[in-house]
Amino acid sequence: MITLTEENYIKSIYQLGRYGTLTVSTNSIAEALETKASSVTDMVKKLAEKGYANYKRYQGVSLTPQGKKIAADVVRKHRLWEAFLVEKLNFTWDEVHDIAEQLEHIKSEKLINELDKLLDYPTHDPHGDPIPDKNGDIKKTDKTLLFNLAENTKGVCVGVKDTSSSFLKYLDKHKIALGSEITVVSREDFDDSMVIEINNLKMSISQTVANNLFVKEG
Amino acid sequence: MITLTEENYIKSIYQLGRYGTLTVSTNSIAEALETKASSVTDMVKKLAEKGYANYKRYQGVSLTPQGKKIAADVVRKHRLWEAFLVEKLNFTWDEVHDIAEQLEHIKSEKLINELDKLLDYPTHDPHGDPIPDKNGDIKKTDKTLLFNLAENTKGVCVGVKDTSSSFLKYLDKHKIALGSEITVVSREDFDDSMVIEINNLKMSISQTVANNLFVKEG
DNA sequence: ATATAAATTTAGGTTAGTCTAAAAATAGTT
DNA sequence: AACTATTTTTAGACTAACCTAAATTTATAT
Ligand SMILES: [Mn+2]
Ligand SMILES: [Mn+2]
Ligand SMILES: [Mn+2]
Ligand SMILES: [Mn+2]
Repeated sequence: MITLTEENYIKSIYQLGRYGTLTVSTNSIAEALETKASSVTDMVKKLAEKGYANYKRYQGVSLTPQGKKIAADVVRKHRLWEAFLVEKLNFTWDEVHDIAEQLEHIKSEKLINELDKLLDYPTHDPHGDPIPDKNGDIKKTDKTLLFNLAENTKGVCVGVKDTSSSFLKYLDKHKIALGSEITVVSREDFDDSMVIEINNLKMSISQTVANNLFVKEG
Repeated sequence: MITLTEENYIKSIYQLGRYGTLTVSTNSIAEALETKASSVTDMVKKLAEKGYANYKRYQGVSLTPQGKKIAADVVRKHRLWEAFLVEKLNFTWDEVHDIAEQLEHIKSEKLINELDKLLDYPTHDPHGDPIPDKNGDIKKTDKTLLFNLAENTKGVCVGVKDTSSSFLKYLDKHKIALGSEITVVSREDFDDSMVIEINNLKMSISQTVANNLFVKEG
């Protein structure tokens, strides 16, 4: 039996460590989960005992294959639920995260498989993040930050890095959505802002915005 | 803030006490929640402190209006989720209860209202139990146990009392479903069994079955 | 290499929810 | 009314998950 809290720790280690490939520090977990480092130490010991994590004191944590599978399942559920809320229940992409944080812990194989089927086996969630398959595998796509595009190059918006409600609403307001085609018209060295063209309109965006939008080049 | 555990206790008090109208004993709650009477006493004190329950030692527990509203909301969510699983995700009526036990604790007004809309505002769950409305009100229907029907009277099956998987599967096997018309052909004094006609077939059912099927007479 | 700073762990406590065993109150029976 | 059985409560302990404060280890900078 795995508890909801354990699942959240494992998920954090997974996501902070690039889908379970890197070792993660105690403090980074504490920050992600809004808890204290001492609590993290306690939990990480337990996860190691249970076979979900590799841990040597002062050396950080990583996931075992078993831990990785658990994490991928939780992330799969989180993202499928987000897709469901947007596709079937009229939620907007800035409303779904907190509810998915709750729904990701519901235990039922059939439920998640039926949800997958109902949504016609989506590969990405409403924020453009990939949905792990039943085996926990993730299809890697070659996306880059808009900030990395040179002048006079084009890209299609495929995801957001910052998924905060305020950023998503900013994008909505300016009609920037997944699938939008964006051309970098010019870049400003002074403040790293850029002028882009989208929907046949030019607009200036800050460095912060450009650093939180994923595009597929070309 | 109300915890998942508190919600489960409140729901039990609600259901054992006929939708919050009766006082409930410590032992009955313990049995329903598969816990010990001493744990119930502790929790019931806390619920009283928080204003959800009325409690005097040795005298049993009842719900305050506030507690009743919380209970009705949880039951509403439980039953709407059960309906969703059957209507939209291909679950059978014997598979939904345990998952609904988890889903009933998800906190989101919008989620439950959208679910309600998606299902076109159902009044009953897959077992024939009424779904409380947003205000916590329940539409009372005049149903009776099949066991109470006299010989040569008819009824329409509108619900089950026992919602165990084994009973529901028994009903499936004999093609007894909500909406089925049932005629009591004869009753046997000896063992309280009865012969019924359903789908133009006669069959004998035990007293146990007759006492767990709700029908609407006539 | 030492000193200082930052990160991490340990020690000791708290709270929610549970349990067992014993005590107290209520209900049932002669 | 008195005894007995049942129900309920209290007392004391346990675990999971958290915290603060102090100790320890590792990293960084002279
Ligand atoms: Mn999310
Ligand atoms: Mn997402
Ligand atoms: Mn149910
Ligand atoms: Mn039901």
